[in-house]
Amino acid sequence: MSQLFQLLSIRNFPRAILHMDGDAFFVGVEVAKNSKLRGLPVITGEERGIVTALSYEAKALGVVRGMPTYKVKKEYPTVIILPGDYASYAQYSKNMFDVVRRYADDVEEYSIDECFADLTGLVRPLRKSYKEIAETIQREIQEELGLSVSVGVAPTKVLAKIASSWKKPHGLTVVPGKRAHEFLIEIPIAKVWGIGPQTSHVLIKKGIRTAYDFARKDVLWIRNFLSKPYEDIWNELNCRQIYEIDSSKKTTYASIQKTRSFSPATDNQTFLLSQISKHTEDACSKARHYKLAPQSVSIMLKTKNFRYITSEIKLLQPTNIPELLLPIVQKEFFKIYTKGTMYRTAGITFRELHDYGTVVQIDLFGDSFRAQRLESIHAQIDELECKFGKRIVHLASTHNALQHKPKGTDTDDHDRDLLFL
DNA sequence: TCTGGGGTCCTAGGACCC
DNA sequence: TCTGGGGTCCTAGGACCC
Repeated sequence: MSQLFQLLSIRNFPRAILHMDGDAFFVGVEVAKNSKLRGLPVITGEERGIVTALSYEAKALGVVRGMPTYKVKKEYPTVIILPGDYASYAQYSKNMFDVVRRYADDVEEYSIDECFADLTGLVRPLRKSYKEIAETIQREIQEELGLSVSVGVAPTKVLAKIASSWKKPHGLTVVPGKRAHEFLIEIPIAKVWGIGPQTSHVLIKKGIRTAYDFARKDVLWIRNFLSKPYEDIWNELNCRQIYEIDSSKKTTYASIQKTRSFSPATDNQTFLLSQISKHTEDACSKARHYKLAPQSVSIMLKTKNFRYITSEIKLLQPTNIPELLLPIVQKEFFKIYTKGTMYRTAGITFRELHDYGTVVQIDLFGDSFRAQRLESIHAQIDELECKFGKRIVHLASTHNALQHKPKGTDTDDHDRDLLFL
């Protein structure tokens, strides 16, 4: 059996992977909702105070992602600033993926505006070429939802991803295996999915400027100089499929993280602890929502100079009750905190998340009665917050964090303290 | 762009144990 | 007390993604 099986499992027969990417997706949805916005410079992110998404027209004016909205208002008065409407984005996202599912069974929802789909073997049943299938999907999304997307089709996910970004907006790029190398000649190494600024910098110094240069290297060279993920990328660029389409619905998390930066940086203990406290509460609340409880909790401080200091705590029992976690978290805080060091970010990460149904909440000091009582209190608070919105109840230790002010720092006490909130 | 927040995965190296 | 070497487990941190 094994030879045939091996041949199949190597998957080196030609495959057709589609990658689809929404063009300025959030703004695209806003335009779809309100056609009067079409052709105008539009941004979203009013609620966050920074530009989250921007239309191509806004980009042409010089607006960039992450720019504070007050600056947009001042310098680009013609730009229309909208608050994010995440419920709509989620709905349009679903509708968009549903169009893809008309043609492909295996669809992986990679992010709110991106998906992969396996088109392999659909040419005959659909009586269309891969290009025509992609065109059909693109057209139906445009006509039915009013959304513009860019599409790439190639033998692997990495190639498809590069292909979809080749022409934007509303691009459609098909890269057959035979043409992969000539296509990659045009692609700067930093544009390859999975090769970020650090690695491209190293590669460029070694004379590897394009995706083609990288793909042509010997596998031993790759193993010698880089870690395992890069060998996978290298294979994918050479049309050997490593990354499978994962069409399973995401129902859980490997980690839950809450972090916040503040300006100016501070070494104020009380303030930092209250930040950590707030994040612990929020992370617990999210964990409860997904019926998860962490057995590992790590706290993080980032210094003014972008140095990370973290510390991880293993719990004897998983719990998502902040009152039980906080004493431990606070003790951990003092292990990494240094007076006089200025910090710009504080955060918390939950790991080893256990299914809540299988978790018995036990007080970490052995008082399981107290734990049960706290658990029921939180169930009630969660319900209230669900009805009336967030943050109606919080712990006293969190109070400081909600005042938006690193106390005791040399500021002139104005509201500029938390620029990023 | 002097750098937001929420994720995933990988690895070097220390601790500990024969 | 000092000396190997090898294995495993864990943690801190790095790199990347949207």
